[in-house]
Amino acid sequence: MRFENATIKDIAKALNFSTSTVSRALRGSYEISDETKKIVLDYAEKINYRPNPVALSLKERRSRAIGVVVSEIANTFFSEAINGMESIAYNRGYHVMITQSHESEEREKVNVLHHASRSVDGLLISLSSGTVDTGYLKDLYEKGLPIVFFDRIAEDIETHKVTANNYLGAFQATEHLIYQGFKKIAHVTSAPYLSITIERLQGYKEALEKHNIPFDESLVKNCNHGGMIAEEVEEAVAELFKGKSKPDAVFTASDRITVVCFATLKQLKLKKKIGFAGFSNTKTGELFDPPMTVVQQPAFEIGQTSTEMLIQMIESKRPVTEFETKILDTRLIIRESSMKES
Amino acid sequence: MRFENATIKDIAKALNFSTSTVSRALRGSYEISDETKKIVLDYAEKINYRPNPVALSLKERRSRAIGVVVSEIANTFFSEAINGMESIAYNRGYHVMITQSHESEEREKVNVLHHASRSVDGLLISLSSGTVDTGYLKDLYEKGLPIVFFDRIAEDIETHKVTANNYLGAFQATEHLIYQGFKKIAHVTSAPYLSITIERLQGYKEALEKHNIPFDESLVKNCNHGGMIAEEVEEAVAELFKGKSKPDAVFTASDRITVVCFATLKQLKLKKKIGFAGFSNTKTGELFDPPMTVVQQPAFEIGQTSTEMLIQMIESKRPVTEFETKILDTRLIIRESSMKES
DNA sequence: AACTAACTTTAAAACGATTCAAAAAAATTG
DNA sequence: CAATTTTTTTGAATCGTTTTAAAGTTAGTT
Repeated sequence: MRFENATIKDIAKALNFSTSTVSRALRGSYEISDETKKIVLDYAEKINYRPNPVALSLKERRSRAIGVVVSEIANTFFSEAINGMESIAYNRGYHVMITQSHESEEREKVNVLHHASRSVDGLLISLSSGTVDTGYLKDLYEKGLPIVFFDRIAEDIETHKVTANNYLGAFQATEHLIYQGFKKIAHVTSAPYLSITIERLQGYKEALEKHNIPFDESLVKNCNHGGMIAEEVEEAVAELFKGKSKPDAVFTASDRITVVCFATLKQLKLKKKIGFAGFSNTKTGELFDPPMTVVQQPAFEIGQTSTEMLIQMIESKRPVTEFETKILDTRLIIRESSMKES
Repeated sequence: MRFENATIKDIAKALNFSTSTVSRALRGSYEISDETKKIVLDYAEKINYRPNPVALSLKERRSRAIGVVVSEIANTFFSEAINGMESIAYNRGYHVMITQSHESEEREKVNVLHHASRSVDGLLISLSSGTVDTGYLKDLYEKGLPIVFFDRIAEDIETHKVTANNYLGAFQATEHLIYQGFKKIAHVTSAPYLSITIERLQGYKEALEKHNIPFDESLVKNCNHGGMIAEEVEEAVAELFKGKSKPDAVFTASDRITVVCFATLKQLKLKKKIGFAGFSNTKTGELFDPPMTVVQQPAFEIGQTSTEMLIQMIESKRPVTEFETKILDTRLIIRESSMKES
């Protein structure tokens, strides 16, 4: 079963005009007499005519739709970012079509290609943690599809990019833990090649350095599936805490990892309190036991900014050649979990 | 800037065939000689030809895409449901396009119409809490657009529907609180006309009745924006707890309301412990202080089931006239928040 | 009245694919 | 070898819209 809508042809037939006249009348062309316009507009209104966007897409080779690819909409960071995107897009007359990569390169690729062939006018993407090869994105981009990266960006593609200040966020969180008196701070993070992983690790390292704490490789654990697989995180935590000299604090680097890590630590029921801080945009960290210290990313703003940049690219007459990387500040929200004595 | 792809015409021109031959060769029609097929296929492969889905949509009046409208993807229930939808849809060759209504009838309508005109083959929708008039949906449905309702359904549209057993879920949660020894159980819920609100209220009432606790109207509070506006929930809680004889437990009816209510109660810092249980699919309820008792909906399965039903409708040759309403069981997860003594 | 200018309207092509109906080419038959 | 059948290929229409270029009206000027 499929459903039918009135077309320009129907109007033309009913009113005994040509389709061109109707088309022009509908968009108020100066070439059409006011009288005719009125007749057409009234009739269109009456039968509730809506132009068929599929036909328009075909004709104009644009769809006024923006494709978004994120790893997981269940992640508060992404859902907030998407809200930011929508807030801009709708005002500019664009629709936002969301798909999920579930941290898999394969699914990311399928989604991107679908979006592209479906004539989205541009793409907003945060790479999946499984994505090693961004070649297909580069191809598409070079063929002329406007792309803006947000959050997890591709270093080797020259375009607009928007991220949180991952370096500084990590630095501040780590330093905060140091100020609290923690000495042996572990870092649980995502896949090592992701932009965010590298930047956050850097912030973590430099905070240690600043306070003369030697960097210890064995305190850094990578979870290559970004926390999608709980066991991976649990294992990382287990390894950290199996030995004699356990860490006294943990700093985690992404939403999912943060929550799973927090839960795992809780289950371990260690005698000594472990300091805890992590990247997360969860709204409920305050309700946790203990209330969780988080590095919050300006997700909504990241969504807004990247969308503005994308639309600007889409609507630019000539190919854009000057690119910007915007870095927005994170917010450290200090709660009990990171305090030395509770 | 826009990007170009190879078309059938390009192939035809390059190989000196007609477009019809190329088209048929590409889909392996029996009418085309093997030799020609090979030439065309090889060349198509070489230039990486992909048929333009927009053109196909126009021609075939179908898009192999399913439109989804939910109030908020940030809500764990919906993001899980969407994962369920994707799991089925992708296997059947459909793409899933997600949009949010943000609990507003206006935005819901815009999204639905956009989906419809964009030739989605069918629609999966959970009504926004702001939606009073479902007339436009009915129109679309009667024009032939396949629609399946999930979660928040429209009573007056006869089609497939999938929900959790809201009645039983509410009954069990309420009864559990009663068994724990709570006597004065408040109920904070969504807009009164929503299907889920009615069903959950019914479960709550009947549990009270079963245990001979008189129903007290003043213990039921509606938050018409479904928890989107925190103040609304805070006000409801304040009202409940302002008087002399305060409730000794609260049962909440939707994800957002549950979390905000939980937080508000915590802030109130009441001397006596308030029993708490609520509908929620959050993964982090266990981490809360106290760990939160929840009624969990089988979101993933709801997504799967509704998608199966929708695809069946879409692919059915003749108009479907027999409709089913599937009701899936909820799961009560008992944690400390609902226990009398902690 | 003839000519031009200005205004309206329309036929046809285009976007990228499929498909009906017909034509052309090749193979088979008596 | 002519007639017929089968195989292969193609032209043209179609989906719903916009737009170029052309044609048709009307009004204005001399």
